[in-house]
Amino acid sequence: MVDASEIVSAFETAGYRLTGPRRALAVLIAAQGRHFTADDLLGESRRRRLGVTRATIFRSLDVLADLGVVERLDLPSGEHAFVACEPAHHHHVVCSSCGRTTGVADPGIERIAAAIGRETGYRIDAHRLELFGLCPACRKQN
Amino acid sequence: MVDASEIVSAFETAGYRLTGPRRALAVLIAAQGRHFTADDLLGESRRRRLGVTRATIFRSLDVLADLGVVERLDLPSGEHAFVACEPAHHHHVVCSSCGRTTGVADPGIERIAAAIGRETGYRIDAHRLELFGLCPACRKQN
DNA sequence: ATTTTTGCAAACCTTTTGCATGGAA
DNA sequence: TTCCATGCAAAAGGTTTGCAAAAAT
Repeated sequence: MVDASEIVSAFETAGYRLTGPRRALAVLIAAQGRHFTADDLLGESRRRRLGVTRATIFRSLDVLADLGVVERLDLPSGEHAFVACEPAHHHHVVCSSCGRTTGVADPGIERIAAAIGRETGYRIDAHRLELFGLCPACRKQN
Repeated sequence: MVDASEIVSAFETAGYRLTGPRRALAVLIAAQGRHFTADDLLGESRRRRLGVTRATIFRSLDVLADLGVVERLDLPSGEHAFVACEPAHHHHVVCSSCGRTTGVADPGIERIAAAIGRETGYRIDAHRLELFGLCPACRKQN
């Protein structure tokens, strides 16, 4: 679980100004226990009368993704979503029922990436691993 | 490399009608040695006066993705692209310079997915692995 | 005082949809 | 002759942008 203050600090440390909208977004993002879209944040901002607008949300998510505070997620549906994440967790398991995500430390993909590099002749620079399934809570309900 | 006739057969086998636009798209897709977007195909269709329109392209790509003839790819940029693929290859290495893709057989992700399932308590149903880097040809040029 | 950030609204781009026409089986 | 597929054009989403005003340093 990521704390709002960590997100605020990330802005600060990177030399961005600490503004009202950014603080508000930090709180909103930290409150999400699941993946979320820009539109989700916009809805929350309106419901809670925070006055953070669409453009600011996109711009902030962009910055936060650069800083590694949130990670872009491509859901199987093709939707673009985000998750707040600890920098130590490089991959995410996504519950296809409730949307909850759990970060996992790199579990040995490096080795596989290296093997694929050797096999294909590519110089592998980056990889993306996303896992989808049912979280413990949703398993019980079925 | 995927042959146009394989794509045509895939339509046929699955019970879809063999139409002019679908044959034309099969040729266009087979000619791509790299990932491509719906818009790429539309451009090609116009340049070559094939008369295949946007809606048909999206509808066909949808079908072909279902049939496993093409695979949806989410590029690091967030763009949605496609690659033609052999059904046996479950993952793709994407060259970030020229866009070429190479399919690779599943190299042991199953085991990792199982380990992550055990660790997190999720029941893992699906995973996506995409690798990005420089292909052999592009490596030489740098 | 200076520079960044924001809001607003419009623009943009990609993808989807409804419906009448045309074509495959 | 029956259904499926296509073209067209419009709609629907999602994301970006220009610019003037507001806020942070």
